[in-house]
Amino acid sequence: MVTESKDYDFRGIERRWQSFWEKERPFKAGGSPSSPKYYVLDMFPYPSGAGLHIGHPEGYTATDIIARYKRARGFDVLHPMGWDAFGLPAEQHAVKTGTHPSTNTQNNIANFRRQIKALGFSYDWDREIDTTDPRYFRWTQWIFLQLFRRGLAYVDERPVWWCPEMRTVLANEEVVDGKSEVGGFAVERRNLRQWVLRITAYADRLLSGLDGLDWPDSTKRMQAAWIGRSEGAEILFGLERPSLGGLKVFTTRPDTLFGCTYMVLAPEHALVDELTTPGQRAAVGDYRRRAASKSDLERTDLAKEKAGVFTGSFAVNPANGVRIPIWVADYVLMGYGTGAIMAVPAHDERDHEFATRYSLPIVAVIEPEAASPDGVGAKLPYTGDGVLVHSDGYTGLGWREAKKRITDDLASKGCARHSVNYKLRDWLFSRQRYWGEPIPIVWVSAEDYARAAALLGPALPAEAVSYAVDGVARFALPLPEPALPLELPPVQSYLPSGTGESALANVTDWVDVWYDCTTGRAVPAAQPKPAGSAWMRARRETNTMPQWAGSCWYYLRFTDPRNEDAIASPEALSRWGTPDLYVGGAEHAVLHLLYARFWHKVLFDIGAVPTDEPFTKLFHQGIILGEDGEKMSKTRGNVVNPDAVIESHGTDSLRLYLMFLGPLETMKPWNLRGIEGVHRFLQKVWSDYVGEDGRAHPKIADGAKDPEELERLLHETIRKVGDDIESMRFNTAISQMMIFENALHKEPRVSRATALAFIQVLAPFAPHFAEELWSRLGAPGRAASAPWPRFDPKRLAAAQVRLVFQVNGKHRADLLVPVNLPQDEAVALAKANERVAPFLAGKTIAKVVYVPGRILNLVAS
RNA sequence: GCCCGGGUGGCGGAACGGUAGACGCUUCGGACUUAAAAUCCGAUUUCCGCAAGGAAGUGCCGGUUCGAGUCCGGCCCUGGGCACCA
Repeated sequence: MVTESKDYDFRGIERRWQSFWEKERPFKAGGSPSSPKYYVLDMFPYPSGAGLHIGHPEGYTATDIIARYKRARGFDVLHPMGWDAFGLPAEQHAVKTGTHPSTNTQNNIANFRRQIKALGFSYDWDREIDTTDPRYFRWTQWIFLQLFRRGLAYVDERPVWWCPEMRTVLANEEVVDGKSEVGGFAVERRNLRQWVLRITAYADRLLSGLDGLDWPDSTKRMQAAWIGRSEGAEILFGLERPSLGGLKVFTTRPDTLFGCTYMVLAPEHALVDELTTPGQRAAVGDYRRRAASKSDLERTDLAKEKAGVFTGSFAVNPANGVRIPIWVADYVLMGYGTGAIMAVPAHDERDHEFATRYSLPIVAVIEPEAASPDGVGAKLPYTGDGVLVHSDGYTGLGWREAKKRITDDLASKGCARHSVNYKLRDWLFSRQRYWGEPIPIVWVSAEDYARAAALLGPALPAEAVSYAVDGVARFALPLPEPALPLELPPVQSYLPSGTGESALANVTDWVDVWYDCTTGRAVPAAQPKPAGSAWMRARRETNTMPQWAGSCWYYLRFTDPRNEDAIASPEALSRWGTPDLYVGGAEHAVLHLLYARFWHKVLFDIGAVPTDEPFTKLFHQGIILGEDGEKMSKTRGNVVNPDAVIESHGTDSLRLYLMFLGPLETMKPWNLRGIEGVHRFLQKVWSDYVGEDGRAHPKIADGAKDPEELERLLHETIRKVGDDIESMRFNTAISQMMIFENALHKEPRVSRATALAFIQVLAPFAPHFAEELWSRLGAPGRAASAPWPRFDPKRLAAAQVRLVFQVNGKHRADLLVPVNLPQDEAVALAKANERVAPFLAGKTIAKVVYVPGRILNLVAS
């Protein structure tokens, strides 16, 4: 195993230990069932064709150090890796080359695996998973069916980007400036039938659950803002045509009801047609058409001027019976609240802008508490707190009180209720793509659905999912569990069908079938219908799932990756549970982390997992910039390739440098020179540990007694490196190790015990290097399996400490003194000190501040 | 516009309210060498001073404190997130 090479031959050393780990598998999880468990997880990568980016090993090195450290501390560690392998690039590659996307995907995975293994991470490779593996996505589909059964999956018409030229649906990121990214063709919005997941049903739990999580505050805030809970009231305004019922609005400011001078409907609001008077019909129709042709971006993103059109109708303010005009304007969104608002231009900036443009009345009903006595109100619009004015019986009330009273009073008349709204929208879950998990649903007629319902019972949602095509209703039937996984059929072409469906729509024999609703068996519809009462004509769902699906639950699968009967066994889930630490980029702060929390809560509700939050502790690594301080990108040519660094300096140097660069969570620039520093550090340790003969250096002696200072520094280093790993401050841990090495380097002799202990603390950072030195020194077993060295707090305390003397807060001198020097002696020493004395001359000491072992400050005047 | 981070030497960065600049890079000097590289030793915030030493200094202005990079108030710059959500 061990070579006699005198030099630090990092290439040979790293190759040797990696093949040893490959063979011996020392990092298998579950080896010590009686030990406490520790589950540390990286966000698994999308295996792109470009290979590993330097940002990947940054987070992975951090978790690997923690995994190795925890093993040394006696934990049974689960540290897995896998592939989030569905995704658009593989499909685009398939479209271009005509080869199946899985071929390309598997090639990319092989490359990623090779690169990751070259970094020496201590993953349990026996647990590797791949979201495109049918044995994996079988359970992704199973989870979808659980959502479906509970009424959390439904279909709806949703706008998507459609490119008429390419006859295909484009993802948001494929559309740049209103044109297709590829080809630069015009794109438009088009409504398509989509699967949608009812994540809004979990909005309150997703929000309140954040409280208990050990996550970066900024990430929690982002999720909270995304969920966007706001409390207010729904208020029903009367209409002049009673047959239309009323007009319901949502407002967070019922206290400003008396200031409402007009109303606004979103252009898509259902009542627009009926409220439009004949004289306004042309104008309203025109406005609605123009609004419809705008994208969401144009409607919301642009800081454009607010515009709208009057319907000709009026509503009645339920508070005071005042008649107010109803307008249509696209600054009101159909997707939020009721799609209609009461406009209070005096106290809302948007309404104020609109009212000003169209000369609508502006009535102030809130005055700041500190309003000037001369009766001049605040500058409008005034959106702050205050006291009500011009509000009949409510005048003089504070706004908080007024919100409640006005809502309650209207509620008692049946025209209001307290209400909560969320910004969070349901999750658009389907993609018109080939390379994704097929959605395990078939569509049948109303009659067949009724027949199936009798046979399937509880597998169906309480309310059937259906949609109409050419006036004929189609109903969604779930595949029975034994029919999973539903695999992707081979296709002639990976191009979308041209009709807004995926390539799957062209596989007639697969899409149009005779279908047995109890078994899920299917035969092409072109063949004769098989005998049996459960057989019916069906068309398969041609949408596939988005890339988020597979990553929503993969952390559960790692606990039991080969289970064929469940997502994971109850035993595995109770042993490993959820990750104790989850590390990944902040770019996933909202979507991935919110979607996964949603699925996890559903799985909790159906009893499939024992906890209701997936990631109790989360950490984001910062991104690494190029040497020019700019974001790494191919076009800038500042991309650092891990393979090249490993070749030139070795993995251990790369790992060390990635951690030494700065705090893990910050954004920091790469510096080619910097890696020389940590590489030199390893070289230095090497030359202190390995002698001319390639064996242990003669200065490392069995019986040697270390100087007290070196011993103290060793214990300080053991303590600090351990603490720093626990709190993920790897850069300062490495500094401390450098300080220790600098001291060790100066010693002519050092004890073997000290030498080995230092190797141990270095091992999680530079595992190949440490293993090599460990065996060169002839130590028993492996560095990776040796228990973490203990530090002795008694050894940390030096007998002498450096006490700083200050006069009026300014540093004047310092002196080595006994640790527990009494104050009067300290003062005496200071007065006698030649550096201090001049600053005290002719002054009296007014005050003495003494922090033993640290500082003595004499306040003199 | 709103909500969060962050501003410390030539550079990356360290500093329980207690010696600002640890550690590393860079640069400069020295040793080794025929020479260079590598390595080793030393110096490396700025200003004044031959030196001993002194003064200033953590984006800017002010405050609290015996003492502020750290706490408080107000600005400036910068990075990120959200953005007509009523």
